[in-house]
Amino acid sequence: MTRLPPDEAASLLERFRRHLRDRRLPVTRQRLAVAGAVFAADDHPSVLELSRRLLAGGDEVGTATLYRTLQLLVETGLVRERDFGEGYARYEPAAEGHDHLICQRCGLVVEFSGDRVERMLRVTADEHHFLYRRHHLEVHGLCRTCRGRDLDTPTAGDR
Amino acid sequence: MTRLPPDEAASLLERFRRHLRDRRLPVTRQRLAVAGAVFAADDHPSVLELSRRLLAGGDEVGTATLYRTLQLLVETGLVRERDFGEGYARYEPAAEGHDHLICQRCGLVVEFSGDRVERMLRVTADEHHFLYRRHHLEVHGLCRTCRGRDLDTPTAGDR
DNA sequence: TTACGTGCAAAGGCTTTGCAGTCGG
DNA sequence: CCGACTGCAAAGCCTTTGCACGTAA
Repeated sequence: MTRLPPDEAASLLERFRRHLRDRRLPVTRQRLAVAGAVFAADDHPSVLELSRRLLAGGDEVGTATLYRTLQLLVETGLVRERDFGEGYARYEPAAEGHDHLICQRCGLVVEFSGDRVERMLRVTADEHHFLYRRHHLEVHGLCRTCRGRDLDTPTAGDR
Repeated sequence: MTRLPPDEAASLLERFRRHLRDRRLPVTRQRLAVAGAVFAADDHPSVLELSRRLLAGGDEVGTATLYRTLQLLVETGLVRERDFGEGYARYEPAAEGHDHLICQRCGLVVEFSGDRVERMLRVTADEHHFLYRRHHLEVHGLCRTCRGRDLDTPTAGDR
């Protein structure tokens, strides 16, 4: 996943502040820190990983607050929650439309643009008299390094 | 989701038996019961729900065994595990080839052939040096009857 | 000042694991 | 017979919740 350009990350942070102000919710150090950490990510950090990064950045945030803030961010639509079937959630800035290739063997996650897929799905939706809004897509397979090996060993990837 | 035709369910069960035999794994009452319960489903039952159905059908199966058997079935590729972000897993027969259009307002689910999407994804996977194995796709939008109405009411669709 | 946020610790809920007993092949 | 399976109960793990204290506005 590509890291958000600094200005875009800043803009998302600003939108978060506005959202809080509009609802008369306190703008706290923790909330800004959590939002900033997610917007700065170039991957899909888990809660634990976010906690580590915040700590490393000198912004310690309690676990409960971290969870509560992420929930808030997801509700505002600024952050997206992803589930790769690992038993815990991952988070990413809700910037763009991309989908994921997931290696069934080693768990590697690679992103690709969802544009082509989306164009096709708009047509498909229309054929079924649906108005396309959004889609969720995961492609499971074997990455470059794993595809060379024995192909029918049970995999851990699917969960 | 549509229930599997009886013959197809039977065929999946047979494939499961063969898989077990091939690996010299015991074919037990519990394993057949669990597999049968999943293949007979016309929805996406959770572990708890499967447990209930098995019990109702006179096939009590311990929780641990249920989890272990489902894992086995997923590894064989005969059953698919789904995560709707509810905090627990759901299961369905892996009778493939269908994706879903889901109405964000009324919940209507319409299946459509995943062939076109799959062809595209094979190419995409290849571009990223992945070997395509399978995909999971949901398209969220508004169905024919709902699309006429107010379009920006918050939806429950995402998690 | 006051409502809401925060952190800790405990509780929750789903899933996995250890182990003694059982059974399929 | 032996290796694998079962079931129970306990442990694990991620996430949520209760509560006393702190803080943005």
